[in-house]
Amino acid sequence: MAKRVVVGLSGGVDSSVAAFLLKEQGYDVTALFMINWHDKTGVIDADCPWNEDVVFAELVAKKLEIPFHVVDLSEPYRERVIDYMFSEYQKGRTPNPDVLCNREIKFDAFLKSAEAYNPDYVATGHYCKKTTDSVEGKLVHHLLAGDDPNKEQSYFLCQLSQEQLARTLFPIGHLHKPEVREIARQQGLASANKKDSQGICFVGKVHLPVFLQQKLKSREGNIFEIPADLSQYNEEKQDRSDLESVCTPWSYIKEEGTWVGKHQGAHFFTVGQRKGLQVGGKEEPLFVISTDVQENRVYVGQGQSHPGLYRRGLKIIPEEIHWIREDQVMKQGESRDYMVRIRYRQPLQEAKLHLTDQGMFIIFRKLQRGIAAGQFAAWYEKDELIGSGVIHR
RNA sequence: UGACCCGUGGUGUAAUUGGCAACACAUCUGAUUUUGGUUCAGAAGAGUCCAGGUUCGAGCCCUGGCGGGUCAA
Repeated sequence: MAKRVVVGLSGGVDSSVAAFLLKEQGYDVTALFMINWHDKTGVIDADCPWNEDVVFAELVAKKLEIPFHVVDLSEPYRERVIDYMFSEYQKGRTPNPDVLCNREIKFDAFLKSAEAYNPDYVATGHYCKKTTDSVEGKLVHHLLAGDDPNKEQSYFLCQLSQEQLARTLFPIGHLHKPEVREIARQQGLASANKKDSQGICFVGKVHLPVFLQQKLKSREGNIFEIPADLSQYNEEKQDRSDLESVCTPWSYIKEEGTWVGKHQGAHFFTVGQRKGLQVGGKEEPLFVISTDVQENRVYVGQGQSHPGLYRRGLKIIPEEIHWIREDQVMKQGESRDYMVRIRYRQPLQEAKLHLTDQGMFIIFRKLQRGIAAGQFAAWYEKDELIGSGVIHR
């Protein structure tokens, strides 16, 4: 009997082609569309709500002659993704809602909803690959980068577990986007020419400040410009052997800078950010180099090469260290070389990971720009995602 | 009070010997991007503090105000 698969059909090309390919491969395919968000506040294309996506998804399902169902997951989405997002911003951190969306919704709430159809697997249209082999009689699932370097999405799945991977298929991971579009066209799928989705998944492209202001109050504060020749940048406190200090962000006091303007809330800014400061008249653009939500201050530096923008390392606290490859867990005191990225689409960076009782310390070979607490660092070996964690600082 | 300097788009500056104002930053829009952020492209925006004058023509010259600053006493 054919294996059963429930595919998360979003109405976009990727999941449409994923569904098609699964059917081609002989699976018994069921399409499940999830509703996650109905609110439009702050959304840029407010005229493009999920209703349109459902129509596309349903058309595709009809074309492929597969059963089509809809499930409303907006409740868990709000609780586990959106609320988390607000609370992180409130604390002055920079969350990554899409990583959470995958861990909590697509590969959890959705997966559980899919159980209703007794699937052997659940599939999505992510650009990544999975392989499985057995090590000492135990199955090990590998999460691999997708073959299309422009669309590769493994980073967003960096918080998945072996259990979640065990149930999952990624039918389009070996394809490049243009090939996916071509298949959709050949098969006459309605979503063939649909524009790629952008912005927070399910919510869409938003004016973040407006979106955040739904829940987060604005609070006027001051912006200080820190000179690039500040002494702390030169001091050899960058003692490479002291992991804690190498992995501590630069911090400032207002006396070290000069007042350059006002902002509407330090928690609306993130390190590395240029736009939205509304301070002009400078030779070079100003970038946020630090925010202090306690004192409600934003510190900025002038120019792309301002030293305050760069750091050598970051820290992840013990309870936030996540291994996809559970068999690769490091021992305390161990150090290991991995390739690491700290944001989607960032080329992998050479780094050394050190595990101590204080947590995971990641020291990069090259200085990294805009390391933001709340974002995820993900470490790879070749094209396999090995583990990840929330950047603590 | 005396002498000197300055007053240009939101901000900081530029404009050969007088010929209808340039650049950067900020802003907005678009592109890229399933997070934030970054990057890229384009657009909008001042008629040059005010009032007179010289000139074919003044941001640039002259006179008088107003405003800001510096040095004297």
